Amino acid sequence: MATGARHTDRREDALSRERIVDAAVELLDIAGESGLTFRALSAQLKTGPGAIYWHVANKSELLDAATDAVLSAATTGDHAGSPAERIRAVALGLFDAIDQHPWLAPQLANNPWKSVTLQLFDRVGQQVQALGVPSPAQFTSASALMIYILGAAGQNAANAANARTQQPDGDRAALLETESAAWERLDRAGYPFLHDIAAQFREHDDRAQFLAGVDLILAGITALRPQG
Amino acid sequence: MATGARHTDRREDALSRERIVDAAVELLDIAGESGLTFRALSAQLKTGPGAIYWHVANKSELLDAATDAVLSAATTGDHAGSPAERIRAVALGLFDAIDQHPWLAPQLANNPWKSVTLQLFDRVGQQVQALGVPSPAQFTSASALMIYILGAAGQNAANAANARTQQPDGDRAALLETESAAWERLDRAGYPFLHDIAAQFREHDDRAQFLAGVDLILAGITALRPQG
DNA sequence: GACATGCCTGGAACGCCGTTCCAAACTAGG
DNA sequence: CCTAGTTTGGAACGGCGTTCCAGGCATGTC
Repeated sequence: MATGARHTDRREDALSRERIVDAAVELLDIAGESGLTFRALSAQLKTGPGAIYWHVANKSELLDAATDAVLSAATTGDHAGSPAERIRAVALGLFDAIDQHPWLAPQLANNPWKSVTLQLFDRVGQQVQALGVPSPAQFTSASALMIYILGAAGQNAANAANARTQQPDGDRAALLETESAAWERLDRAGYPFLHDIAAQFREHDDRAQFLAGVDLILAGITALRPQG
Repeated sequence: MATGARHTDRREDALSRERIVDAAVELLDIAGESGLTFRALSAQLKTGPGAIYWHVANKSELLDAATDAVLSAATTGDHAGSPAERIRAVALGLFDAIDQHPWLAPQLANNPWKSVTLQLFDRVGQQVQALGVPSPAQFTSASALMIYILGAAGQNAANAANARTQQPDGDRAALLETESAAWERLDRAGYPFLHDIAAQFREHDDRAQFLAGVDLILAGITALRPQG
């Protein structure tokens, strides 16, 4: 059997697409998006760049595979509760996944309409339908939810990444304090709103804030629905 | 006067931060994010990379300057109409700017809390206050709007970029047709929602869709407001 | 005019990246 | 054992951001 069933009894430390993707995820989690390098990957797998290219076409495909691996593990959620609760569950699942793996955010934002994204979009859309939204408004509602969810998770990931580069200790409270103080120092005429909410910002919780935004959109969907 | 007032009577073709930033914007518009290179910039300005580094610290600073230049020109909008109308105006201004300069999207998404973003956030927040939203909910409402606006513009830019790489002719209709047909080909059990809205998706207008999402959030803000 | 002083230029070079190439090592079938 | 095919991994290519530095050039002083 020349081609066909490979990898049957090969040596123990043989490379495989799976081992490569796992190592890639590990590198991404540790060192961020710029930490995934074919050379670093080679070093970790104790091989050369050429060997990796035998199993993976290029870096883009590797990133896609890493995204699929992480997200398919994270989005196998439960399917219970009201439509609104299920939408919150999907949203929180994605939010937490991106929180744990910040490199996911640009990956999802830059490739809408990839398989994983479509699955999530469909799950959200199903619940929008279950909410009783009339057909013409379903696309708008589901899109708005999806855009908000991906956008919020993305900005959160960007904040986390920036925080990590500025303060390696990961002291989120200190960063909030710094930014909030900066807002209060802005001139009141030019930035009246930031002045007013600086205190709120200092004490806000990202996850709760995210959920509140989801609820805001859900409220809008319900409000614009006929016979609410 | 050695230091101090420079560039008084230097030669005609002298470099300057402004000329560099203008050339950078031009390159970004023509060739996208990956088209901005210190070598390409050198060639266009008929100089070497080293000369550019005298006026600009690094690529990140150059991108920031390009973002500021384009956005400050695009967001000097009018200040008339109801709060909701003004929010729509700010949103559309940003949407159109990103539509014209797709490289803006990742730039804004990855650097929240930069000066330009703060200005926009404040403008949105002022109108949220004008809508009569009580103080504790103002931050949530303005954040949700901002996240949606940046997220939608970003995904739109990503779509545009993908379309450009896949079909250089920029035939948006063909791309919509392709994607919509792909949705209809998906199995109905796994993707019931995508199946249902494939036709809507084929005919949707990005800009109108974007505005509908803004209105959805505005409706939610109004609905959750006491004594609406 | 000549000269010294520092701003400004631009080409060469460094280390890193993604990617390609290919000789060698290894496995399996005859 | 030999041969054919799969898999490996190190070397090399072009391009990137960035640094370095020898020199050009406008200016202030005689």
